[in-house]
Amino acid sequence: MRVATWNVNSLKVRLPQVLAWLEAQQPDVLCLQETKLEDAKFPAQEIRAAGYHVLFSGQKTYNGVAILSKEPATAAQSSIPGFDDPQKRILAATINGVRVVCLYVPNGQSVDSDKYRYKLEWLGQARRWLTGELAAHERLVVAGDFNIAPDDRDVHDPKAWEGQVLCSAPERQAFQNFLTGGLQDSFRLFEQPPQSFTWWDYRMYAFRRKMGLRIDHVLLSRRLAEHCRACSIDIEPRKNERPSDHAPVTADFASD
DNA sequence: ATGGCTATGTAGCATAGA
Repeated sequence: MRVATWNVNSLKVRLPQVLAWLEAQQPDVLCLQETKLEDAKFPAQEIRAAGYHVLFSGQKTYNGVAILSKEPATAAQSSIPGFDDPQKRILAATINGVRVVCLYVPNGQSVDSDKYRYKLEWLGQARRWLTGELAAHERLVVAGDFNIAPDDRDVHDPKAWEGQVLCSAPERQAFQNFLTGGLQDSFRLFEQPPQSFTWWDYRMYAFRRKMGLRIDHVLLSRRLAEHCRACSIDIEPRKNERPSDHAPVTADFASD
C-alpha cells in the first residue's frame, strides 16, 4: 500500500497537477492539505473521474483537508473529539483495514504569537487523540503537513532557523511525543540523501538554491513500520509552473 | 537585506503561509 501526503496550497489552482501526479504515481491513498475550498466547491467529480474515492473537510480561504483513495473509505471523522476547533485540519478514515489520519498542523507564525500557542495546544490535542487511535488501530498512518522540522538534518541552515517557528524546541518536543507515543517517521527508517526537504519558500529562488525544510511527514504505527519498504519525497512537482511550495511524500508498506 | 513570493477575498490592499 502506498500512502502519500501533499500540501497543495489551493486545490483549485493545483487540481491539474494533482490529477497528473495521481495518474503518474498511482498511490493507493493521497492526503491533501490546504485545499482552501468550501465543501460545496470541492472538485469531487474530477477526482472520481480519475478513479479515486474522496473525502473532504474544507472551509473558505484557509486550511482544508482531503483523503483520496482507490478503495472506499469508511468511518470518516473530521474533528478531534473533545477539541472545539473551527479550523478544518483533520480527516481520518479506514481504508483497506488501515486507519489513515490526514493532518494539517497550524503554522504558528512566530514563537511569540497567539498562533504559536494555538499550534502547541493543537499538537497536544492531536497527540491525546492519536494515543487512542493507536490503541484502537494496529495499522495506523498519520500523514500530513506537520509544520515541524524534527531535527537539524531537516533544515538547510540550522543556525539561521535555530529557535524559530517550525524548528523551536517545544515544537520538536511535540513531534517527539508522537514518536514516543508509538509512531515512527517512515522517512527515517531508510538511508536518505542529505538535504532532503519537502518545502521551499516561493521567494529568493529558495528551491533552486536548495533552501528548504522537511516538514511534511508520514508516520506509521509499529505494525506498519515493520513492513515499510520505502519512503521518498518527489521534488518533481516543485519544478512545475505555478507549483505548490510543498512536495509530496510517499510511504510504501505491506498492509496485511 | 525584517525583504523576497503566492493565494484568497474582493476590487486596492489585507491576511496568511512557513
